[in-house]
Amino acid sequence: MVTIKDIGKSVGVSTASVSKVLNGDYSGVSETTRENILMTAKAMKYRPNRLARSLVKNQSRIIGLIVPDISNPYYADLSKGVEEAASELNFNLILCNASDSSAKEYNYVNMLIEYNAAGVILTSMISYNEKSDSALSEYGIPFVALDRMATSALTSYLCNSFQGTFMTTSYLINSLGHRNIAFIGGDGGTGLAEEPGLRLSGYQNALQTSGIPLKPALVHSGSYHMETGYSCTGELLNSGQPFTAIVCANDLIAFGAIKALREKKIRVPEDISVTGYDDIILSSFMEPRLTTIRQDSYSIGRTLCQELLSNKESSPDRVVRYVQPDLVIRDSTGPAHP
Amino acid sequence: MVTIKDIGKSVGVSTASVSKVLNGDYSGVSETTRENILMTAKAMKYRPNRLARSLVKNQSRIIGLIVPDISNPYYADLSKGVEEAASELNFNLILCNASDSSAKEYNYVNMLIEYNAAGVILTSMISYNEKSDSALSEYGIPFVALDRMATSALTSYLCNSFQGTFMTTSYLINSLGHRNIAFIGGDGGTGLAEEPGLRLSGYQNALQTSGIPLKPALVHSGSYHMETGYSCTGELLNSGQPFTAIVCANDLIAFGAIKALREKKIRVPEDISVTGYDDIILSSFMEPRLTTIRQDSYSIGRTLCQELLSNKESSPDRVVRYVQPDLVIRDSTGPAHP
DNA sequence: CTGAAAGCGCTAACAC
DNA sequence: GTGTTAGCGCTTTCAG
Repeated sequence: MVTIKDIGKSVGVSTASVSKVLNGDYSGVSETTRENILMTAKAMKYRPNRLARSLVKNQSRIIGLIVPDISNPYYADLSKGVEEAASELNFNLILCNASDSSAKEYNYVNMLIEYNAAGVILTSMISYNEKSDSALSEYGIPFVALDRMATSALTSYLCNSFQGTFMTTSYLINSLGHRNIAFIGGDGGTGLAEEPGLRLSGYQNALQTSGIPLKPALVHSGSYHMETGYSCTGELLNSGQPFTAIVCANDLIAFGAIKALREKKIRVPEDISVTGYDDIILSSFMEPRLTTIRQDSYSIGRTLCQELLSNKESSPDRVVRYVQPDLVIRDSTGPAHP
Repeated sequence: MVTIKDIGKSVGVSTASVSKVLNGDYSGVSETTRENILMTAKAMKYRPNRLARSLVKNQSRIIGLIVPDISNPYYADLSKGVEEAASELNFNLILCNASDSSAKEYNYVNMLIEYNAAGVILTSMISYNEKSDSALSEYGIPFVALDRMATSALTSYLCNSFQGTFMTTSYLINSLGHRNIAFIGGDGGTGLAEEPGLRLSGYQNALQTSGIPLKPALVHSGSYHMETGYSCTGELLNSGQPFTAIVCANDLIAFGAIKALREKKIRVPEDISVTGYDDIILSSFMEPRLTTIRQDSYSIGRTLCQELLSNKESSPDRVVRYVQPDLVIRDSTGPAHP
């Protein structure tokens, strides 16, 4: 490994001059030595050691993004947005996949603390882990949060999930005349589903608003994966409960639901309507094209990252932003039949 | 930030003892001081500084994974496998999304070098960048490669793409009687498509083997995204060239192709058969379920990572492994009609 | 059993 | 203009 000391020796100057020049600070350095340093640095194939640099400056160019599941296209796109914004601002992203485990999330938070990360982006987890938030703020690492109740975050983005499912459910009721509407959630059995602002509540509220009684038997849940949609739909069908529509907590679940329906020769949307949530790209490529709630995760990722990296010291006040959901009506929903 | 010096001061011992104890080396440390150190470290909420540690030990626990496009489920799953294997072995993954740009890939390689990464995993890019490989080996960073002609990699995994498309194309010809078969590639116009071992060649070879003349007009290409499948299928249809099947270079392209077909009311597989490549999970949830080539990217990711982290110094000889593709026959392919 | 000291590669005053 | 120096937080001989 070639260091600035080596370069200094080779050129015949001190490490101080080398360091300066190599950092683009040419003030107080003669043109010739500057040239010399630059040349030999290149010739010796010098690479700065970021570990050393970060250590002495007590700040790294690393930011962390923790997502619950990178194989969910929603998070993959989000990551893409974050990564692009970060690299534009000359930061390096450590993408951490918590695999739906809040313990793993916490581990990553600790790792990031130990790397003296310049900032981190925390996203929603099925089971919310307050320890992550407090560790971060305890060690003074700025962070922004997406869809989690992080009181100490610099900025929290809340994709108004409540409103999203409220919109789809209301559309199903008011525009299409459905009354027996099932729901398949992704945060099964964690109790979190009861929190206001979450997807189940939007569905429940829409029903209540229209004076439709809640039927617990029509609410199933699991994780945010296709398998959940597939198996819960099976259960729903077997239960004998009548229903003409399914509101799913995300697009992946909706895909699973549609697959289950199709296998039973039940047509979508003629027999049963299905709605998703997220509007991942695939949803417009599916057959039928999915009616869903659009959240542009790529842009959200970009914004989140920019917010994190700009805010830095400046504003000490916490900000909460709401991302308004859009209802995208496509072919997986149709009028209820009698 | 609390350091080992602080702990030492507080306990009344030197940093040397603190360091030792905190690293689990209890030899030659009295039980009481050990306890003391452990207690106060916890009380003071001490966190080791990994930057400093890596600096002095001249080795980090960071490994890098560079993928062309994280929003491609194939790579998302691969990442998941890599991440899991890495964290089991106590390494931290920096996931780098090169966004299909070999320049960006090279930037990441440099970053990883500068972080003194313990190893990196390089995956196939549309435009192969030899500079990345040579930089890595020049700076002595071990790396493994997936689907790229990396001569200096510790281990190269080659998913035999040639054989994959050879299999699908042959299946179309021999089992289903197709003769006018189109191909939509993902590495358009880079010249790389001509390389033996790549997907186009498998298709071409299968045709030749069966004595079917190649029709350049039936070969289109773009990137490995749905849009490519969609637009190329449009062109194919408009060209007036007759064809009864499309071999796509990956599943995403196949999804796009199917969408284009469907919009023109062309049935799959009754009118035209479509094959994919990768067998991403969604492919079995689509309608029709895709006939494709299975490559378990999650497992490949795990293996790649384990190989990288175990090999370390041990074996100086380069290894090339072939991952044999499996043909998965589902519903998007059917017999050719006259 | 414990501590002093050197040094990883780099930056940032502050002298000269 | 350029060099000297101290030190970031940690690990690791080597004495005591």
